[in-house]
Amino acid sequence: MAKIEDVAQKAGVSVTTVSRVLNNRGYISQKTRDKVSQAMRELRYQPNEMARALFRRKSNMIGLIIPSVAHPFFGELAYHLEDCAGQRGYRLLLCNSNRDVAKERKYVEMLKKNQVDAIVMGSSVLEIEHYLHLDLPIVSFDRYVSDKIPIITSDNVGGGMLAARLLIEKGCRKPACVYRGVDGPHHQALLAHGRIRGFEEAMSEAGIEPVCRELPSGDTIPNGNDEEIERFLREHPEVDGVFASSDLIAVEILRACQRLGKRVPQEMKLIGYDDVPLASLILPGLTTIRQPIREMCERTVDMIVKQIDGQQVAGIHSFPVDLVERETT
Amino acid sequence: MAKIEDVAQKAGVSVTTVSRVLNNRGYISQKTRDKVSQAMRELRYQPNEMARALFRRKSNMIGLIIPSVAHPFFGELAYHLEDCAGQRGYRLLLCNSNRDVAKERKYVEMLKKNQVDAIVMGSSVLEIEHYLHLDLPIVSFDRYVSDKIPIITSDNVGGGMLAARLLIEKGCRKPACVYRGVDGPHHQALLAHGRIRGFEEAMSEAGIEPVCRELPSGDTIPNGNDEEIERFLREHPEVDGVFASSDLIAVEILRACQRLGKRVPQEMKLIGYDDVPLASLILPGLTTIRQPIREMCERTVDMIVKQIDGQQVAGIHSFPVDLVERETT
DNA sequence: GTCGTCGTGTCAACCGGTTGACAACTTGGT
DNA sequence: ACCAAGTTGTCAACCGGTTGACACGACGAC
Repeated sequence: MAKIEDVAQKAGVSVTTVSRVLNNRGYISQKTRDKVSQAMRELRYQPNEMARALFRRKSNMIGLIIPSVAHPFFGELAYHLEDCAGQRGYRLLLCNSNRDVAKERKYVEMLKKNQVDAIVMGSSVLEIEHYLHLDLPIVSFDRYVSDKIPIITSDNVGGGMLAARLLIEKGCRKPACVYRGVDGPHHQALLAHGRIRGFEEAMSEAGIEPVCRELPSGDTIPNGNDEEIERFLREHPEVDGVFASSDLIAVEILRACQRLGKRVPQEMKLIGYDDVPLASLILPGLTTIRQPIREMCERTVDMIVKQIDGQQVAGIHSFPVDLVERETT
Repeated sequence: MAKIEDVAQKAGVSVTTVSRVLNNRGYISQKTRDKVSQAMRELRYQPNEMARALFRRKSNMIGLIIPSVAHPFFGELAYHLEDCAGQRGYRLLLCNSNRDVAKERKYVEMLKKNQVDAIVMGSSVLEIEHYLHLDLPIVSFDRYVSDKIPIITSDNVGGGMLAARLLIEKGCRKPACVYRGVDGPHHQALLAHGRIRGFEEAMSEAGIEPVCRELPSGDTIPNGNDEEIERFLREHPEVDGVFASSDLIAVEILRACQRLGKRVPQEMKLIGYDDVPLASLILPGLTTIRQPIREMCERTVDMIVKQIDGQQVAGIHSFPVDLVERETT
């Protein structure tokens, strides 16, 4: 690879001059500028960004830690985040934690060593202390970590309520909710659990007590909860509406219904969460609660840039959710 | 951030000694080693990998260019690639090209500037010349680029044949195939097109001429070809079996059938490609051709490591595919 | 003629590490 | 007493680029 010295030599100027052209500083005549550009083109010179980053103490890289990009929700998240970050000149270092505490810790360390400018935590099962003395801008997705760390989330409670009200409105007498358990030290900090709380709250306001079932934790895709779900439906044959904490779970429930001969939406109404592409691809189309992922990603990058600029941006950034009604309700 | 000098000072040794501990070279007594480790722990010292990378001229980063991680197939690809690469000490820089030639070119340049040690091309719509003088190990996914560049692919032709034979075996009289068009200068190099060729070949061997339909290119998810597909099915009411070049398209066809009241698999048999999680999540479960993604990713990383070690590894690495029969055939 | 702004070069220090050469001192073995 | 291996330090160069200080010549304006 050509280096700046080669360019200087080829253009017949000094290294400093080339650097000045590269960084647009100081006085440079158009003629020299052209000579240098020409030399760069001929040598196919690309400045070594690592060297520049070293000097500037800024890598323009953001670490993204999520359970798995193979999960449709996180895949979409990663896509938009990469896009938004790219527009601001940042690249994305991808990390799949599988919600494994040890892997997550290793990733955090690795990202630090690799001098990323910030970390986006979409997984976060670590103890708070691991982040505090990290001295790196962090944005947390959907989880409380500490007062210093901004959180991007959606109105989970509101989403749960929307779901509850829709089920009631559609005439459900015996609603249920099904969600995936999470292990790790701080599962209660997971804001996504607000979906369930909102659901239960709205139900209780209406004087209804829903049946709730927690599925074993785990993040394989497909989840493989078929038996567990079928058992649940058999144990509660009176249930005529289910709010699932994610579309993936909702789809599993849908299939269980179809296997058990329960007609959806006539005998069973179903609402998911996330509005993953899958939701609109199946038949019947899945009614679900949509999170504005794109906007959330934009804000995430915004928060990061602000933090890098030294601004304090702690707090919860909650985004409104939409009810997307399709054919399962 | 603490630097090596701070560690040296705290441990009461020289910078060289710390470096020696860090890199396990030269003679070091256990006592000094402990002192240094202790100092590192106390200062939470993490060596600056950028600085090391600069010196070693090796970043341990791999660039991954794919159309979109939000696409379930590429999401899975990215997941496994990150995992396999991570095991060998490499990190992944994520790039979503949207199959846009300009974006792809920019990404390639960016990756080069950022000193990645290799590029995995899962998109590749660029002219060959863009890669040739790149002087970087490259592995291409499912596409021919040049004789120098190894290709990881699956037995697309064989997969197409498997699909054709299954349709015939199941009694289809009027089979069709539907695939997405690709634009860009080298669409013929896309090995995935072999699926269609294999399908047509096996059909023609059986004396059958299938109806084939190319959908407009584009990679949004969901694809939004509903109308186009419905039109196709209306125009060809005699078609009783379809081989789709991807599961996503297959699912769209499935929905179109359900809307049109065509019973699957009784009146219409359907085979997809990729065995994306989606395929097993819907009902009826989608019959499809599975590519061994995990193994392909392992091999990809293997090829990269070998190339970095200076070995020549050109050639086509084709992996066998499986027929996964579910309920649409 | 003098002054100010351009335009460019030289030089050195710096980012945070790595490495080789070499010096010097300690141990232990013979 | 001597030599070899073990241990640590000093020093300088290097990775590839950036930047500030400073010098010097050209050119135009006044």
